[in-house]
Amino acid sequence: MVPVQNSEAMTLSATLLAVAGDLTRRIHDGVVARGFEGLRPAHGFAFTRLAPGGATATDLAVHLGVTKQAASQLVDELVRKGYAERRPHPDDARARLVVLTDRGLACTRAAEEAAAEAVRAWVAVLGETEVGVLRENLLRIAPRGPVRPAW
Amino acid sequence: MVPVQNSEAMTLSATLLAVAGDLTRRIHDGVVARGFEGLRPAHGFAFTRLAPGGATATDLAVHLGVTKQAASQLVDELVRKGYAERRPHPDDARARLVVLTDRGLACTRAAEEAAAEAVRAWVAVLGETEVGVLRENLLRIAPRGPVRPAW
DNA sequence: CTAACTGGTCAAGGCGGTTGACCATGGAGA
DNA sequence: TCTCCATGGTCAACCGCCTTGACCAGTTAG
Repeated sequence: MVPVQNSEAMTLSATLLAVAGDLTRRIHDGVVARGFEGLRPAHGFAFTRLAPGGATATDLAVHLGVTKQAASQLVDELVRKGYAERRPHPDDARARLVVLTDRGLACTRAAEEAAAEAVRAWVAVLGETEVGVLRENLLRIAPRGPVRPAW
Repeated sequence: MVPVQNSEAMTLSATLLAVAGDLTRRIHDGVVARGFEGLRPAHGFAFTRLAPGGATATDLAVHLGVTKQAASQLVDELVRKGYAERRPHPDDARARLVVLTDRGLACTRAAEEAAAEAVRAWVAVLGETEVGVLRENLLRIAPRGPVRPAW
């Protein structure tokens, strides 16, 4: 295998992290601009787990890679701010199903719009084709499993 | 302009964040595996600012996007763990120049090696050419200015 | 010389995470 | 069926990292 120069690897790594950080900020700003306040990026990762049809606090804890206490606390916050609600779990009297409210769903749509906006900016620079290539290549090197905020 | 589907934008965004998170973890693990413990990803961002020839705590604070108190505290930690040291500033008696020790420099090299290792894994999947394309495209959409840990 | 500015520190507090202990329900085996 | 352990959730205490606010020492401009 042809060795990769360390400096090239660092350029690529630093650039990737810079783009990821910028994207995170753009999505966050876009969500705020659409009227959803008091949320942090970590909440976005929670939303992606809750969206399909709800999840338990423990599910969420595994998904986010934190303790169930921390996940439960995050759910408290989402409930308090009107983005989610707890319902009795249909199959397990111990568990509670956390589901997004209408406002929570609206917020996920806002995040999607903000992400689309950021991607359009990339399309303006690289063109539709290259962004498609970028997506495919990233998909091929992406890790399996849940997306966790990690740094 | 051809509209970007929201779902495609979300796929790309989520994948990019997943790859970035995975890269961060790989670099961190690689640094630990090379014998440098007690460091967090945030320290890596600090190292990139200190490496060229030192910086003041206030410089570091601007670079990281935190208060000078937080930056100073981070420097305390790096000093305590042997990665950096404070020297009197040659031009300003108020300021102190924070520079990396030999151990700190060795640690940055370890981070570079870990990053190169991660990139080699990508080369194994995509091939040298596509990784080069990836780097160039990311460079073109990367934000100007300092790399801050942002999420 | 003085006044404003700037680098750094000390002190107190907040927020989000952790560990540890505990309760209630669920599920599998004697 | 009864017992025992595993599991979902909560409460409480604590810790790490960051913030705000006040302050001191040195610098710089008028």
